[in-house]
Amino acid sequence: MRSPSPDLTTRARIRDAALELFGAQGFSATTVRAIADRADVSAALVIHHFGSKEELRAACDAVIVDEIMGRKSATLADMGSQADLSATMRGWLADMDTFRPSFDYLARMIIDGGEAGQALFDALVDRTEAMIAEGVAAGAMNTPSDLRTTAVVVASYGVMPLLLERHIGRVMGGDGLTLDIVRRLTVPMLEIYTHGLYADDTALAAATAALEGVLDTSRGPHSDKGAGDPNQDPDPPE
Amino acid sequence: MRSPSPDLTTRARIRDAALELFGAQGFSATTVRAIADRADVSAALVIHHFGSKEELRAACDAVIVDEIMGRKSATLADMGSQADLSATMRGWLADMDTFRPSFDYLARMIIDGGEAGQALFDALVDRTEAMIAEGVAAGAMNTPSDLRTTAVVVASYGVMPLLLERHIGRVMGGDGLTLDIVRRLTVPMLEIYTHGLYADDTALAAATAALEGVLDTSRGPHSDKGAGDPNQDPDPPE
DNA sequence: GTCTATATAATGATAGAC
DNA sequence: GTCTATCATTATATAGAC
Repeated sequence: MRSPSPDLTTRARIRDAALELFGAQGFSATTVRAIADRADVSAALVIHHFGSKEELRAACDAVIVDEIMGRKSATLADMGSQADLSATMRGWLADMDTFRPSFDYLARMIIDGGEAGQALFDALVDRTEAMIAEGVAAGAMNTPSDLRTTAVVVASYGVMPLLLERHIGRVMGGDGLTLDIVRRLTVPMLEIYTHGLYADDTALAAATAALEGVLDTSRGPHSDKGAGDPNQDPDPPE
Repeated sequence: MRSPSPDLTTRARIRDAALELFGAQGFSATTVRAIADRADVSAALVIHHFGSKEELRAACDAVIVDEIMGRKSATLADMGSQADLSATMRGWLADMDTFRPSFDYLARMIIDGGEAGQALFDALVDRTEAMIAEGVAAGAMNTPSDLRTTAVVVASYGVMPLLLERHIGRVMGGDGLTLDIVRRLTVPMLEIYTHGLYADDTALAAATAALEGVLDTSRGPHSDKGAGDPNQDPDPPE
């Protein structure tokens, strides 16, 4: 992970200032001057080092991707090659004061849907799929009816605390995601992943029956539009 | 819901153009001139009608809040007073071509964390909590160890398709969220909510044991920082 | 490498005619 | 209500001194 030490090169200081502001306010809302101010340099120097605001963003993207892909994971006892997003996030959460900028920036990368964010999400889904397949093979997980789609759902649920950090923190009476709040989230999440929420399978059975034959895996034209029960809610428990 | 008919007042046309662009590009990245172009009016007229770009955003916020709170739900057979976010989203999903702007704008409202977005999320959690409580009372749902936190998790999971629309669509081979993709998501999501993902409760038991006594419901100072097992992952299955 | 000064373009907003 | 023309400000980026 990125070193929190203060003796950075000017270039790195500018990059970190940009990462903070981009993460906190977004790319468009952040001016080169604001970045320069935060890094205690002139606006011209920012451009001098990175060429343009857009290239500065690319440099920030690269930092986050490096952290997640583990290429520079020095502090974490050099855990080596393929650290995943979950492991990185766990490390960040343990020291949110230091890593909230990375956290916020990553959230924006995923939301904004740029190329780097897409690649991260794709990798996350792939890794999740592999992990579920292993869990099933080891008998630790139930066999999903659709492995790939289940991986998409589980991966999406996994990044949820990242994207809704501030809402979750606020609703739970904290300031963003704190370690305490993450702990309080752990058991309820595991309860759902262990016992489910529904007491019986009426909802599941109804959905399975209603969608029987309706689903075309090859994504053909949905000429049967509207045939399904409109009460089949994609986010059922709300 | 907002009328898709073409005979809108100029003011409404400007507002809808703004909603589209704000949703697609974000507030800061959208210029008043771009909005004017899309609405086929002059930039001055945009300001004339709304006073400022910021007030125009507030008008867009109000439109979405109205749609979700059901104040103007005419098309949905005037289902009346308290339509919730889930019902609105279901209606939107059935006609994504028309309502993707609302969808995208709502996602940004929640992510940006402005006051309107906060109010929506808070209302969503409250409604989810009430719904789970009812489900438990009716015997249709398991009793969570922590109702409020479970409501936070379930509500967050519920908005996930909204926030990750494009990623989910892309990974599943579509263009954003289509009706077909929503259908394919339904059963895997219900499987998790019905049977869970884990085959046994080892993970849950371990987390419960590890966090025993560590959690302070009153959110006091966490002087026991670092005492918990760092492998207690908040997003476990990744 | 770092600065000041400045070029150039775009932005939100206004003035005033119609 | 709607426009054209324009203002004042701010934006990114450049030029050139040190």
